[in-house]
Amino acid sequence: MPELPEVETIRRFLSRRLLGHSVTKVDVWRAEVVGYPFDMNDFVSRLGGLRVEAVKRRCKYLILAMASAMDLIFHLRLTGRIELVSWNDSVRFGRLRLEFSDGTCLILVDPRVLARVFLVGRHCYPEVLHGFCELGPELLSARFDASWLKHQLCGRKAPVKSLLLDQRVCCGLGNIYSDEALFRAGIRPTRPAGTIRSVEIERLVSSIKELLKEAIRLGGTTLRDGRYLKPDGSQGEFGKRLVVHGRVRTDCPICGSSILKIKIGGRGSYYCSNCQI
DNA sequence: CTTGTGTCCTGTAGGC
DNA sequence: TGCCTACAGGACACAA
Repeated sequence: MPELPEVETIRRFLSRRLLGHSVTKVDVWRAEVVGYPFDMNDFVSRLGGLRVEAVKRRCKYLILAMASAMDLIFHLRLTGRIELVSWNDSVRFGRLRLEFSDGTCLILVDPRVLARVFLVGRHCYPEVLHGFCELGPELLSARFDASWLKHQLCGRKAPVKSLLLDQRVCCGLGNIYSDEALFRAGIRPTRPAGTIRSVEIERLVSSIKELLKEAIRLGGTTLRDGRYLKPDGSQGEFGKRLVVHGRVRTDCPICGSSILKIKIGGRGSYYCSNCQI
């Protein structure tokens, strides 16, 4: 569910609350969410007692850098959420709970049980997290620029949206922000990637960066169903700023045409057929 | 290598 | 109201 702005919002939140505290108790309510170590008991025993030294993000991965050079890595996939509570609330769809030395409880909530948690040595990522090492540059870093994106799109026939969703290309974009970025850049999501001109690619890169900065500033996007919430249960405010995503049959704010919905690579995709060429 | 499709899992919205 | 289907902020394995 969460894309880059949501994970970044969660990261900032956890950084304020967890830094310096140690894990005092681990409860795994659904063993499937533990991606590594394969033996769930190893996961629990190795994690116990470790102190949080930093809270980082790479792409959509949330990383608690723990003592002993161990990283606890969360990937929330479609419906995962992190909740911080001060005591042992019973939480619907709670899959995993960490209790910290100050009494704070971190709960991984995930109705669909698609989220995963990995506990890995800081230098053992490739063996455990296969996609991790191939992730593209961070979208808000200088390394993500027009010349790099051009190189990725060049010669490709797949719809540009499919490539924006490819984490090796635009790591951190998901279905919401790729629709919105393409709208801002005036590019139709179905365009074969290789046909996008340089000037459009430049527009796309700056659209992506501005969009993500805005969304982070507003704490991410809580859609109507409220599946994404900040760790304190409050909503992200960027949903109000969505122009195309999820807004089929509403009016385009630029030209007034009706927003269309189609499927690209199995994902619902929204665009304005007048503004996006 | 590239592109498209199915799969994981469960809840919910919308059609009839 | 009550069933049934389609769909959902993601990422992988696999087939063509």
